[in-house]
Amino acid sequence: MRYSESFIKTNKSAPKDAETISHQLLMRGSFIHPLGAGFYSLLPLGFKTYRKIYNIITEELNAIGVEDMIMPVVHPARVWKETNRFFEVGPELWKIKNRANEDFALAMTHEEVVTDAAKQIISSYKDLPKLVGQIQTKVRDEARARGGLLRTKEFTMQDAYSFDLDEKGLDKVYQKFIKAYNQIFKRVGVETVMVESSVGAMGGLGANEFMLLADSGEDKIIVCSKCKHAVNAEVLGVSKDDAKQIKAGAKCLKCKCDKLELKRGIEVGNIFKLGTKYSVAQKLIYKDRHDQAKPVVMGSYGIGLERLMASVIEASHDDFGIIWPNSITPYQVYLIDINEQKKAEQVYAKLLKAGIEVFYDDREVGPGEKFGDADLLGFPYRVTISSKTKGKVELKKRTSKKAELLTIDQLIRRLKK
RNA sequence: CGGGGUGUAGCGCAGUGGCUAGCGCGCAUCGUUCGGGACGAUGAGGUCGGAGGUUCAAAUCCUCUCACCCCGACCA
Repeated sequence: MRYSESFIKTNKSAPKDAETISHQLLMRGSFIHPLGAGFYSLLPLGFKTYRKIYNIITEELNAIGVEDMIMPVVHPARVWKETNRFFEVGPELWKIKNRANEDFALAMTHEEVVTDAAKQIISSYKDLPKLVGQIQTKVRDEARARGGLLRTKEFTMQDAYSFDLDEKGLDKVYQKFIKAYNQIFKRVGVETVMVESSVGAMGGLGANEFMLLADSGEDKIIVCSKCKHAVNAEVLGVSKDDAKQIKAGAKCLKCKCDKLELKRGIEVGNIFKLGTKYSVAQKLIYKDRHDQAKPVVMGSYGIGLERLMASVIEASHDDFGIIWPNSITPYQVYLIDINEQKKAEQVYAKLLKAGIEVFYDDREVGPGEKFGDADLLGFPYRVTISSKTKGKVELKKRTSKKAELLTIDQLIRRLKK
């Protein structure tokens, strides 16, 4: 892609109301556009990264046997009434009416809908286990959107649902998801810790969250400095007098010591052992081999894509801009020329031909501006062509200060690695 | 939802009762530049968030309202 043809307009300063770093950088680099509080468009650069995250998630979940599907965003109230969540969940569930004044709910999550679908598929122990998932829009009437992409009212979630004969089957698939999730976060380029969390409005037998440790995080988590066991502060509780203090006498749930530390984290993934809450309420029943009717044992598993994207930036940036991990960068290469347009065009063509994702800054502006945007946008490699490079090209990593001179063939070989 | 804050050009801001509302960046044209957002010249761009009120006169004072941000509560 050429800069001159791209839907891009960078800005030296961020809007004043953007305070979190990911919000600022996403705005400055024109990765996103705020339509209203909690509603963002992903502009082409943002969407590139989004798609890469999407693909990584899909690959890893497919690898553990998740079959992809897609469910509606508008739900007839019927299913939400079956589980009583239509009334229990509170104002976060966005309710709407159609022209006939009938109730509908927007997809806050999809347990009810997937359970409804599962009734069409599952009726015997022979139909179990099953594992399906989707990447689909969620809408939640949040009391307060915040931090740009960190907490929005509409976002995309990868959500998967497991259906098992019994808790043993659930435990097994739950472990698979823990592995897959760790693998996803690793590939996306963030370090996470898994914490015990409360089940909240999901109900069920237990839940875990995947937290990226960051000061901008809105979750408080308590980490045992001895055995590293971590829990969401909502489980152990923080003292009422001071939200920064762990409740007196609190002990690690695992090793029972009191060496607990309070940290802040961003929840990037959440998995739930739902048990039979939904299958009982919605009558998702199977017959076992003794002709006994039993409720299916379920689990649900979710990752918010936009939040994950923002989290990566929270964890990976410097004073000049974003530092995208190779795996999810919009482009691999930011190509710059300094008054060497003809040569740059040739290099651009060769890189494209070699299948390298290259963003060519073909604007007629000074070098400082191009370097500035290269740092701001944060692609892993910067390639410069100038009178100084003399038939070669200069390669510089976003993370390094040093640059090296390479021939074009060497460059392509390097980038293909 | 409680508390706080902000709305003046695309972005950042100045302007606390007075005459054609300014500045920086950005944008347009021309020229000079060209290894870290360079310089000069000339331009374009604003119903001062909206409505109502007070006043001879309102961006400025009053009332209402809308929007956005931050802290908290809440959070599948």
